[in-house]
Amino acid sequence: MIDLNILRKQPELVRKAVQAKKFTCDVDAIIALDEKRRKIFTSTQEARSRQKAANSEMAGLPKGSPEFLEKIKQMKQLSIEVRKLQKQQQEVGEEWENQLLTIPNIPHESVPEGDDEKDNQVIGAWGDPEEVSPHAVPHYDLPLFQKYVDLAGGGKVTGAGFPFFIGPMARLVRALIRFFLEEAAAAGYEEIIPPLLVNAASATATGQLPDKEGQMYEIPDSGFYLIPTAEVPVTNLYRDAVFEIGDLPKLSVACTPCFRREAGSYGKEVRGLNRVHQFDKVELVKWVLPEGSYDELESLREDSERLLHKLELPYRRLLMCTGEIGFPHAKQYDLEVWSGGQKRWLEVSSCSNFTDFQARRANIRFRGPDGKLHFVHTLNASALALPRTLAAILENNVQDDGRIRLPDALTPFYGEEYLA
RNA sequence: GGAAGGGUGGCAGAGUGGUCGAAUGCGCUGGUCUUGAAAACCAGAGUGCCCGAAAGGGUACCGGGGGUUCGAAUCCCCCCCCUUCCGCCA
Repeated sequence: MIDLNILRKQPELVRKAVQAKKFTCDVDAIIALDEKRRKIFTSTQEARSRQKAANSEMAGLPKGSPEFLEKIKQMKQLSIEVRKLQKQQQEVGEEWENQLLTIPNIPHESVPEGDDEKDNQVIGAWGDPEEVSPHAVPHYDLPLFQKYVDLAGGGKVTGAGFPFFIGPMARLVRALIRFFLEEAAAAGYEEIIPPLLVNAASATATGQLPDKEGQMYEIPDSGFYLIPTAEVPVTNLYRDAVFEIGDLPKLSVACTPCFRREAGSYGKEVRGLNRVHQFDKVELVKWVLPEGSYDELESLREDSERLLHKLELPYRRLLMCTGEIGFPHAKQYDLEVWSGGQKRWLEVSSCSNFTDFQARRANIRFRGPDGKLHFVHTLNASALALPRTLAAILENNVQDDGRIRLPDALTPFYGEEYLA
């Protein structure tokens, strides 16, 4: 939710943000609606005030007395007027709220202007793509992959994009999850296992609704949505909560399956594990004081990058441009891992600061030193998405003899040096 | 899924149609007293929105939504949640 003060006093900032982010919403119409709403609220309040004053008078009159009956007669007209105004107030209020929900968050000044992915800036890299295995092939062409990841089986049981991981591959996924969770715990994140279905209020608070409705799977007749990321239930756990200053920053980690419709994808983009409809992801979520939120974003990103160091996966760091960052985002980094077999970069993490945008929608506040309530800032990062990380590990570690040697960091979790 | 009971301010807990934003107690904040603390006493204190430079004023909020009424925390309807019992179940 946009800060009303900004909308009212600096509408040009909002117009600019909408344009830069490639969203369509009529800011000026919303401002006009805001003024209309205030007028109606004021007249409703005024009428209610008169009604309440009369009620107090009537409380002092003997019931059934002529004055009392006369007063009732007088009050009937006012009562009708109050109802009419309240109805209007409700209608305009709902419309106002719906419209406000269509305004995206304002990008941070450090976010580059841009239309699409070509305008994202590569601002860092680690590792050397040239040094990955000379035997690397696309993961979907590896014999071990074909044997232990059953894409056709998923197609039969559910549909395309719902892979089975079998035997050593299932064990490797589990090893990765455990590795990610242990690393997060060591970095101070508290583990949470959340519900995988959320209601509309939760999806609205984090910004999936109404903007990205088509990207979530909906459960008919229940009003529930399958979560597209753990961010949704985890952030919403503290909906309507008030933190004490000492509780912040609060750090949580959750591993969940994520469900995404991803309509319109095709070709090599979706081959193998490149893009699937259900995948596991370990997600880091932070609730922080507003002042330090951009520093918190850097440390959050480092928490994700550390995993890639330990997995010995070359990656690059992207600063996403205004046209590419999401609806509720103020600033976003993507981490892309080098896929030695496909010779391309695969996004495995997205690290974002939502500033107070989600906190306003979700009403997540803290009591400041001034004793007043303020909105927290929320941030999150993938650490990490499993399928693409797995793909890169498989591709980049093919040995001379064709076997796949796992990174040392995984040995304690997988139990063996080589896959299978 | 069935039955019964319940959801009121930070907590506990009154309030069953009118001056109730709501008694009382605990907790909290400030003050008096005290060398200090405790106790006692006094005072204060919710959140959103609207008007206002501010002081302040107004309004809404008693789980959520609708209804009855001149007037609803209080009466009626629907929904949600909690507790207990029964059924079913990993």
